[in-house]
Amino acid sequence: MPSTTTAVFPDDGSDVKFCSTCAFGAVCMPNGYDKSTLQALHCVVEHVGPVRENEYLFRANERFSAIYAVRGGTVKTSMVDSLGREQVLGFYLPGEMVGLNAIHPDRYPCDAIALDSVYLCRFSFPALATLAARIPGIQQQLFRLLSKDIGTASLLAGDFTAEERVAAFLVAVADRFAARGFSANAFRLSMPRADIANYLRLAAETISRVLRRFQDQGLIRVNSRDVEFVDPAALRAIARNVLHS
Amino acid sequence: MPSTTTAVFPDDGSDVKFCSTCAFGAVCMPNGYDKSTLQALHCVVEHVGPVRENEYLFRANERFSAIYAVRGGTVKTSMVDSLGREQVLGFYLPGEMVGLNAIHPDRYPCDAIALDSVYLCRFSFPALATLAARIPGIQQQLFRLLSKDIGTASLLAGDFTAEERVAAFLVAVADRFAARGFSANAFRLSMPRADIANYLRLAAETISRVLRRFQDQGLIRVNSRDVEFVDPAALRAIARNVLHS
DNA sequence: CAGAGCGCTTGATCCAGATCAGGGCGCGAC
DNA sequence: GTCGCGCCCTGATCTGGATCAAGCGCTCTG
Repeated sequence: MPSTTTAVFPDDGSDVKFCSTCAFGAVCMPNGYDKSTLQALHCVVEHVGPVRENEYLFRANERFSAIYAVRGGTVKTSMVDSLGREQVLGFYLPGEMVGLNAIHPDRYPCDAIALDSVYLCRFSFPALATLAARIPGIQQQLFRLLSKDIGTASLLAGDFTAEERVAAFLVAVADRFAARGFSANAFRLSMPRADIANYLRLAAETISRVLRRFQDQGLIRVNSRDVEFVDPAALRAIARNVLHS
Repeated sequence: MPSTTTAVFPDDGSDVKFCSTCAFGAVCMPNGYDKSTLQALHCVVEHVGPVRENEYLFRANERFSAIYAVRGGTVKTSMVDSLGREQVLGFYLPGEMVGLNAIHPDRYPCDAIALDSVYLCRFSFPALATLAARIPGIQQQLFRLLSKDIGTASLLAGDFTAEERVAAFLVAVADRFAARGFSANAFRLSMPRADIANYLRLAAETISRVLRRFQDQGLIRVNSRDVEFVDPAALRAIARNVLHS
């Protein structure tokens, strides 16, 4: 059969559309950069995918070599502790960057797993760092992405109630979809309840119960993985403490 | 009176001693760099302090301008939520770098408060970034510090028991002291129980109880803020899941 | 079609740690 | 000295969410 990649992401027009919303878009897009700069940048980028559901993008302890921007699909990162228990660290939606936490130990500290069919841009990190030294915009963007992740990581570190956590999760996902041009009030979760629960450090049963409570209170409508916001303001009010404060 | 700074930190010899253990030491120290590079670096550094107990180094929402390496004393960072409740984000000991999480929003997202008399090196960030573009070692060190903080931030995010958290906290503090050349098995905590509790998302009472339990089990000896490890291996075993896994 | 298996929900019980309440100690001010 | 006030400890009770235990509805397979 013909390349699935081509079918889902026609190579030219759609790339531009994706890049304009990507975490790295500001530097990849031809915004006043001269031709040689752009060519240099394109040399460090490589399109990869599809990575299929449950396949690994990279595994914990592998040598760090590249960071990845998600073009389509969803990636989950997680660590497995001393024996067996998984800890979900994050979910990455289209436009977001995976692998930044690997720079320091110089090895990936976690697994990255596809939750559905995933397409990515792969940035060779050594090459990117070299380029960053030449092109201030790239260095700056890297600093910003890294710094942003420090903030994100401390979000779920607070001691919040189950309702605050779940509300914050829903609002954050909605906002991230919205930032990429999708509807902010209706979306489909690409991960199972168990992964959400693990990420929020709650039991899967608690996720069910909280979602049901939110629905009973008229805040949202849920149908398995489809979520629709009925009273976004109220939901945001609950999430407020977690998300910014 | 003569400068207190000079009294506590005689300017020349002791600086070198400090710098060799500082987060930025690798680039500040004259390790094969040529003279002009070092001079450029010294231009972006400024010694500040003493900042006295309970004084602010910077406050949430102030414009981001610099990162700080702690030379002496302890700094606590914390956020205050919608109304009133403090959330402690971290403690910074000598040799560690404060303020990295401010690059992205371009404002400090938290307060930084001195827990005792604090002395620091202030690095103007715009100047440092410019320099980083010229000197690969500096850029690389910044990337590593940033990436490391992402990992640190996700540590206390896991769902761990009170004992695991407290053990991990003690071990982490001991290791950080040890890395700067102090004893790894006996140290004095510079923060009150309430701050530790807040940082670990526990109640202050729980900290007391866990410390007492550890002491009863012969793992440590505690006398108010002085801590001594009696059975470091056992303590590390408890901390293991939190610290690396 | 039946059956298996997985993901999700719902109800019943349990428990780690929060909260409430009180008391002691150490230190600075007067 | 002693008063007051932080900070720390300890005991008693309460509670949010975990855990245990079904049951339900899919989709996939044979």
